[in-house]
Amino acid sequence: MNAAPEKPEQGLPVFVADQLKQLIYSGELKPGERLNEAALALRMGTSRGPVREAIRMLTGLGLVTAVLNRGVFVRQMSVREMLELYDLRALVFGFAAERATDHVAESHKAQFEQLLQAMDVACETENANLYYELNLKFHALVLLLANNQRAQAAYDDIIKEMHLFRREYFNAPGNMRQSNAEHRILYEAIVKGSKAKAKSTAE
Amino acid sequence: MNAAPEKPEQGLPVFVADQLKQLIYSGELKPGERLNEAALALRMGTSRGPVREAIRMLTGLGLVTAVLNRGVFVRQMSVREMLELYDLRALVFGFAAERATDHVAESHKAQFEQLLQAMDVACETENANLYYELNLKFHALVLLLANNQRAQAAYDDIIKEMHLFRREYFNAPGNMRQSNAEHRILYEAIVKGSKAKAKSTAE
DNA sequence: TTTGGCCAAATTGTTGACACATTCGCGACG
DNA sequence: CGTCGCGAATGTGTCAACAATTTGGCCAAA
Repeated sequence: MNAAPEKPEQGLPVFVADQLKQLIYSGELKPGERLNEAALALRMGTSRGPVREAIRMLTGLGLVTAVLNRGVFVRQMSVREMLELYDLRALVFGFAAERATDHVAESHKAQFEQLLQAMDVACETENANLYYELNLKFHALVLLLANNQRAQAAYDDIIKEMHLFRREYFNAPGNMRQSNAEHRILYEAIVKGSKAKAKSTAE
Repeated sequence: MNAAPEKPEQGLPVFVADQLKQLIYSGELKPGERLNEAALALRMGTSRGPVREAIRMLTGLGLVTAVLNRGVFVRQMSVREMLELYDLRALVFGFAAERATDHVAESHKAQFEQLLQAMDVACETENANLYYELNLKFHALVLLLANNQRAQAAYDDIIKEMHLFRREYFNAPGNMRQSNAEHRILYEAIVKGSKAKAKSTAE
């Protein structure tokens, strides 16, 4: 009777939370819309308890906002908030790129080369979705090399919040070529160990 | 029958969450210790529902970690994680200080002067607790002037996580004098509008 | 004495029902 | 015709009981 009957391996609340994230990111739940606990519980095949716990998690992630005795609403982000997020992302990514210069090894170089090459292909075939995925992996790799898990967590949080906005406004029309070129420049800076260059490029 | 019977003005779960934060920060709940839902519910004068929701919030804040079917435990931070937090705090605060140069007004200058003066006093009277409080306000003011609410939220998160560690290891023996001098330097840099100086000093 | 498994106690996960607040519709009154 | 107020309906907040899993102790066997 569940939408996806099985995933007790981490608890119902987190399962519900994942489903809700999907619903929000996919746009099925639009910004400003209210979440009905009973309806969601029915849809997920659980009772309201796990749904409420899942919602608390999402509020912690900043995906929804709760109002006492009135329910929770999908967060709608203002342009200002989005700009703030962009600033923060640039800050953290710049930090990560700078630190990454200290921890890059041969195996990582190979990964970078592979990613960049795949992105070249995605660029030429105009495959925006694939490029977006690879782009995420590229950034994730840089964050990994930064050797700071907390920074990585912070970056992930920022990205998740930004997802909200992307759906709402525009979907990254994608001047993939320029982006791709910058990625290569950043990579070169990282392997050469020039921190300042890496940092400024990343930002 | 409650430890503090009344605060319906924001809901029981957030009330319980606040109480739990107090318990953790005060050290009554030590790192690694397990939280018993039933016992906490009894202590807070509620049932387990609100307690569970409160716990979900704390996990989102990184104060506790949950293990399926085994309970939640007060997070114990490793030295490495603490160092990562210090790096991040420096990053965000440097960012904030740089931005603050653009939004500082006369009224803010007065606040700064007042804070610095009070900190001087706290310094000379060796009042570490007071100095610590003022120090927090000083940083909060800089973050406010940075004009980036998201950055402020991120900074608050970092500070809260760091609280956990301070209790555990050492309690900031406090070379208050040097700290105080640096605050003054930072303030001067901010009012003079020298971004680079402000940023480097803050970091 | 140590090891292995089994039973009981404690604790978490989940549920359905109840209490309370808010919202909406409808009718009376100005 | 607009507005104010008064239920009814919807939905959130909370609770107590039930189910399932883990933990600890106990006893027997090697």
